[in-house]
Parts: sequence; C-alpha cells; structure tokens
Amino acid sequence: MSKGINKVILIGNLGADPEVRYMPQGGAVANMTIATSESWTDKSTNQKKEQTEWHRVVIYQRLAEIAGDYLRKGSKVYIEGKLRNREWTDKEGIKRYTTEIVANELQMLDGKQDGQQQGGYQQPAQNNQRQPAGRQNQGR
Amino acid sequence: MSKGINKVILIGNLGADPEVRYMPQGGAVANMTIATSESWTDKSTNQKKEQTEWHRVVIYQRLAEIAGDYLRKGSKVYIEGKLRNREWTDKEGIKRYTTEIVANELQMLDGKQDGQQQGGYQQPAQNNQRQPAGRQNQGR
Amino acid sequence: MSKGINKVILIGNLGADPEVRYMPQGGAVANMTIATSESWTDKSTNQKKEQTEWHRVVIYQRLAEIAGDYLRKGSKVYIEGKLRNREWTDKEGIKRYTTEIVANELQMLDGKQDGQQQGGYQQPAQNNQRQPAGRQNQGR
Amino acid sequence: MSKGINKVILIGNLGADPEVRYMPQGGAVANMTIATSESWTDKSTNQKKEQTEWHRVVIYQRLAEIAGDYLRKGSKVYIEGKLRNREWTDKEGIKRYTTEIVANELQMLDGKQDGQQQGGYQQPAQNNQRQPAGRQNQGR
DNA sequence: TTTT
DNA sequence: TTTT
Repeated sequence: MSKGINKVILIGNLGADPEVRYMPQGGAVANMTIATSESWTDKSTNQKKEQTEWHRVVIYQRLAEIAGDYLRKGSKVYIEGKLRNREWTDKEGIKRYTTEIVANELQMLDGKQDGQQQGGYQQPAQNNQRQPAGRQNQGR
Repeated sequence: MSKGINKVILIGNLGADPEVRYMPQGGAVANMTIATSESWTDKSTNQKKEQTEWHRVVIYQRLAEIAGDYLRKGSKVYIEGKLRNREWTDKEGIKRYTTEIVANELQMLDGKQDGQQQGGYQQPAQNNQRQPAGRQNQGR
Repeated sequence: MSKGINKVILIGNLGADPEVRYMPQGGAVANMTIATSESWTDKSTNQKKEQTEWHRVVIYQRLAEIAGDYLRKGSKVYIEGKLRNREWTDKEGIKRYTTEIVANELQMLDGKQDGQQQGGYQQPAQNNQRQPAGRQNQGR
Repeated sequence: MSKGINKVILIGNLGADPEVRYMPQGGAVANMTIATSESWTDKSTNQKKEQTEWHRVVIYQRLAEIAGDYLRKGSKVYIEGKLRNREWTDKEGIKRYTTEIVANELQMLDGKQDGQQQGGYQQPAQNNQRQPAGRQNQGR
C-alpha cells in the first residue's frame, strides 16, 4: 500500500541515446535525460523567452531494454513515473543529492519507432552490449 | 506556448510549517517539504518495508499566502506543479543542484483547515510576518 | 502495449456507499459515484457559482473489496484510472451510452479509515455480502 | 476555489478534422473525437486483443482556433482537461447524457504542424469558416 | 521533518 | 447523491 501520491508525467526529447547497463542479477537499467521546454513572452520587455529543463530518468527491467532498443537522441517520449532522491559521493568525496524520475511507463511519440536514425543505418546492438552497471556517471 | 509536458502530482504531508517570505516587489514565496511514502512487503524476506521521499515545493504569489495561512506541519495536501532544477553555491563555495516542484495548484485534504493544531491554540499571524526573502536555506 | 494515454485523476467524495457485487468466477466489482465540484465568482454578476460533476467509477478485484470495506458515503478519495465507454439497453429497449472511470488506484483521504460512520457503530460485513452481480443499475 | 480534482490526460489520434463553430459572442468552440487504444495478449487464449476508446473533446476560445488551424484527422495530440456531463434531448425527444472532456491544454505530437496533410494541398481556411454554433451533432 |  |  502506498501513502500519498508521487507522480510525474513528462513529454520531451532525449538529450542523448539511453545508457543501458545490466545489474549483476541480469536486470537492465536505462539512464536517460529528457528535455522539456516552455516559452512565453515577457510582457515587460516584450521579448520571447524560453526555459528548458533537463530531467534525469531511470528505467528498469523490460522497459529499460525497450528504451535501449527503440529510443535515440532526439526521440520524443511520454514518461510516467515517480520522483526519487538519491545520495551519492563525488570523486572529491563531497556528498551530493540528485533527484531523478523512476519511470514505470514509457511511450514513443514519434515515427522513428523502427530504430532508424537520421545518420543512416543503425546498429541495433550498439546500445545493447552488456556493460557492467558499476561505474556510471552519477549525479548531474 | 510550451513544448513538452512537465507535470508533477503529489499527495503528502508537510514536514514543517511552510516558510513564507516576500520578494522586494511584494510577491509572496512559500517553501515547504512534502513527504510521500510507499510501503510494500519484500517477498524474499517477507518483511514490511517503507520508503519515504521528501519533496521540496515552492509556491508563489497568492497561492503562497494561502499556504502560509492554512497549511501547517502535518497537513495533507494535493500539489500540482512542474519540476525545476536550480543551481546554487553553498557556504563552502561548492556548486550544488537542487530539484524542486514549482506548484501551481494546491488543495488541502484534511479537516485542519481551521488552522487548529495539535499543540493548542495557534497564532494565525505567525507565518504571516513579512520576512525578507534574501537569506534562506537553499538546497537541501 | 498501449497506444496512447487514457488517464483520469479524481479527488472527490462518494455520493453513497459503494455497491459491491461478485462475478460468477468470484471476482469483486465495486460501483460508486464520486462528486467533484468547482466554485468561482461570476465576474459579470459578482455572484458565487458552484458546479458539481458526478463521476461513475468502477473498480475490480482486490481494490473493489477494499473500497467495499473502507469507503462510505461522504468518504474523500483519490482515484486514478481510465475512461471507458459502455453501451447498454434500458428497460424501454433504448440503446444508451455511459462513460465511466475504471479505477486502478484508490486512496482514502480522510480519517474515517476506521470504518466509523456518522450514524454510530458500523457493521463492516454489511457491504460485504456476496450479492449476485447480475441485476444492477446500469447507465445513469 | 475548486473542491476536488477532476483531471483527464489523453494522448491519442483525431478521428476526424476538428469541427470549429463560433458562439454568438464570437468565441470559438471546437469539437473533436480522440482515439486511445490499448492492446494486450489474452493469456487464456494466447490471442492478441485491442480495445479502442473514443473520447469526445470540446475546446473553447483561442485553443479552439489553434485546434481548428493545426489539427487534422489522424493528428496525434496531448490533451489535458476535465470531465463534464451534459444532458441533451435527441430528435425523438429522448433525454440523453454525454460525458465529454473539456480541454484546457493541447499539444500537437506529430510533425504535421505545418497543416500539410496526406491528401495533397490543404486549404487552411476550410475549418475556419464562421459557422453558426447552433445546430451541431450532439451526444454520440 | 510528515503520515498511518 | 457528496463535500466546504
């Protein structure tokens, strides 16, 4: 049972190909960043403004494999998940905190679902290699 | 116009009374932390587990004043807003990043809307004092 | 896999105790109506207005039993689910259409979780009797 | 102030071009139907199943004009709004009820934002004609 | 730091 | 038919 609601809904574009790694037990973990932006006109200066937020998203298991197989830099996705705060230590030994979205639903929103990319033929195995999940870029 | 969707929905309890400050121009800003927790049974050990997330929420203007007037430590609220990442420098000069929810909708979900609290009579003006918005606890 | 998103989020009060029935195979089905209301001031007449919507909600299986055991007329709930349109024929043989929310998440939002009701002691088994699911009020 | 939450989020495709009409006072009203579908494998028969829901969506004012100008049959959209139940009388004098989503946010999710359509050149003024809002297809 |  |  859960007490309270912790829900995030994002529609945005991937800043890079998802990074897929595998846990020692075999489960997949995908990390990706998603940009959402909003634009408005500043009424005092009458200037157009744009603000982009970059969201750290982590996905597990089967959904992580789907992300690794079908999503690429620039892909537009719908993500639903929850917020999670994580503590880690950087290489200088400084304690840092990161908020990320743990996604439990994912939908591609553009037609590049064939895995085809702008830069010609795409090797589907590229993001699929079983890399150890240990050393990864943590935090932001 | 906005490109993409950046939406957060929370239902949880306040960890403390909201901190309300006023901008130089007079607009109110309320900061609060909201806890959401989920509990489940670990099927391998058959033990009950609970995980609590603490969310930093910031509210502006009229909604901030409502928060300051009606919400207290322990209040259950519905919050809707968007994720915003903010960069700041701590007192050691270390650059830090914080993710917070900028709320644009707020609803009280418990009957303590009279401002009555467990600890006896409550002074409604307490959180209403016009404190300068300058020096505040930043980050987490 | 799902194509598209079909999501409803409601916070409101039950108009009556949930009606719980059991399918021939034993699965529970709970029907309930939930009111959400919004109020505003009509700026042309300066009059306060209020508009209430009544939502038909249906819940299945274990969640339906929880609803039957813990929810009562007046209970405040959070509901998450999807829209479903259903066709049925009334007793005059007229074909009718009803839209309902099929809930997949439910949370009680008030302190009446002990099953205590305003009218004195409450028999918890009352809504629990295994009624046939056949003859029910359909449509609205 | 609103009591309760009444929120719908849809991502789906338009079943037809939006129908835009104008109120006597000049405000635009757009009606459209949006399909969401989910597919799954029936584990008892091992057959693939698909279920499509058709949602009636109504949009007002400036957003209605945007819908009329940029959306076409087949367009993929994100819609956010609220549920509203409406009573009307069909031509046989039978009282009917319809549930629709009143949208307050709309985002196009495919690249056909230039108004270009599959069937050749598209007249942008076509859906823009100021038709009276009186006689419209009501109900479903 | 909340809540059940 | 609910709730404040």
